[in-house]
Amino acid sequence: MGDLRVRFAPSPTGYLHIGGARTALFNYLYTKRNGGKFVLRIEDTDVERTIEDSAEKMMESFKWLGLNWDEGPIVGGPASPYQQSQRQDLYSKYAQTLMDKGLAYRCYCTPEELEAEREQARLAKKAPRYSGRCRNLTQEQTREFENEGRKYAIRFVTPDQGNTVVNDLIHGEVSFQNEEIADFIIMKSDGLPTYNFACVIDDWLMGITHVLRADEHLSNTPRQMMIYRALPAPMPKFAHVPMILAPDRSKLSKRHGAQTVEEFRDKGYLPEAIVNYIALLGWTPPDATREIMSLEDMVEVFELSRVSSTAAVYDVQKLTWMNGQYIRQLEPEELVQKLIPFIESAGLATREELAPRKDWLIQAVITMQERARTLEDLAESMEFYFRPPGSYDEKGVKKHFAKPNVAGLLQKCTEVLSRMPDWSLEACEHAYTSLAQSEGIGRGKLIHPTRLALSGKTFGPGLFDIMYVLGRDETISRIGAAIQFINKLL
RNA sequence: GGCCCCAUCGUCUAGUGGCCUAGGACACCGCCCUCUCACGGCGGAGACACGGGUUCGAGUCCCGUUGGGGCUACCA
Repeated sequence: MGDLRVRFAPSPTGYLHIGGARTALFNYLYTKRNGGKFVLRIEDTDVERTIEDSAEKMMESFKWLGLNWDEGPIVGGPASPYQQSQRQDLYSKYAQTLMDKGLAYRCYCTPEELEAEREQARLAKKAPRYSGRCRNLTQEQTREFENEGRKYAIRFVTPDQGNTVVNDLIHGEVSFQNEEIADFIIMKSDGLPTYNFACVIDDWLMGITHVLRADEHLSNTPRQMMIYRALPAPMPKFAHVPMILAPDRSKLSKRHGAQTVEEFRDKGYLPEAIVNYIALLGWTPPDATREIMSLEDMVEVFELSRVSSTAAVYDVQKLTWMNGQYIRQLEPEELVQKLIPFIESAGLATREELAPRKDWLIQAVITMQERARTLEDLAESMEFYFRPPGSYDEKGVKKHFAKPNVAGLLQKCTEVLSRMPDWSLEACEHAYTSLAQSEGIGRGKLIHPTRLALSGKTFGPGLFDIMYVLGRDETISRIGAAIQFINKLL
């Protein structure tokens, strides 16, 4: 093949979390930057842990993020199939090859026996490592185990001496003593391969030239290199990227709240923001001061030499800030399209109800756009555009309603507003400015109570924007309701 | 326990022996803009884990300690 080939190989045991997404992203960037092929492979050799639909959900997330694969499930490719559960015969075949060469052997130990052995080693304060007791079984012993009906796993014969040096593209040379590595299982007794074996066979057969994966696999790499040498198969280059940690510096897990791509999507984060943010977790662009970058921007300048070797803790606040940046960049019409599902799930209006009011919705969204952080928050904060406030902000009531004269002033406001020849933002503003003047008060004395009357809140878009979007009838009616509320107050 | 990786503001990071009285971003605080909030602008507080070396000179190189993470599985 000759060409650069890179892969991302998740195991379908859950949703795609941001750590996995980030590793996939680095793979993608590296491939596109260097003109190679990006292969997606599903590592589903653990029947117990594999979760139904997980692979499908992950692929959905990849597509949503814009990380499209050149070869893999759905799209196919010359190295099909791309799902390990469909490649069993391959693993058996090469395991047999290794056994024929005397580089692998059957191990009849039961999990219980192995556990007992480890336990003993722990008590004796020795390394809890497999002893190699089945390495040189006689034919007699083998027959005995078979007669007992024992199942066997296949172990790989690891070298007893020497060193294995990983030449990592990020960490440099990392050396491991071979004697530290015990004979490990490559085929489980259920006939399925283990990770360290399947991974090598597939990377080899799929012509993978560069293995970019999370740091946690650095210690597994010497094991895999031993298999490459035993087959023999050409060695790919390795690059171990730092892991992403939860805010408490522990490994990402479910109890840390939102962290899967799907969850972020459902909370109203944009794929562009997520991709941009996670890229910066461990990678710095050449111009480190320019942080807002599209996937295309990143492809142009991505280099492994600027990937750090330090684990990163993700910070939702910065992601959220970045999401706000992306929301602000959107054309209002596009934003509305993305927002509609969130307006629906906030129970404010249905898609059907919204359809004929598209122009109105755009106007409303424009007033809120620069305040938005996530689509979910944005939709929720637009509630007052859809229905009158159910209650008034408590502090606001004290500050703006519970003062002498407020009801009277609001009354005058409604009168002025209803007399205006036409309803526009400028006309509303002009009306308020002159009323304030003739009353000899600041505009704020009118504006703040009105905002509270219209939205129930003390913050939000400019008052005249709100009035314009609400329309004259609704505006006057809400002010009227507020006047009644104030009168009851006193 | 053994082996391996990692260590700059709260977080993400710049920094590859003198340009560092350590720069940027998020968050935080103050001021400005202003009808509020937000946006935006300006300013502030805030870090080289510790201890030894090497060197004229160390955040940058070496060693140790401490701390965090990973592997040591018939998980990946």
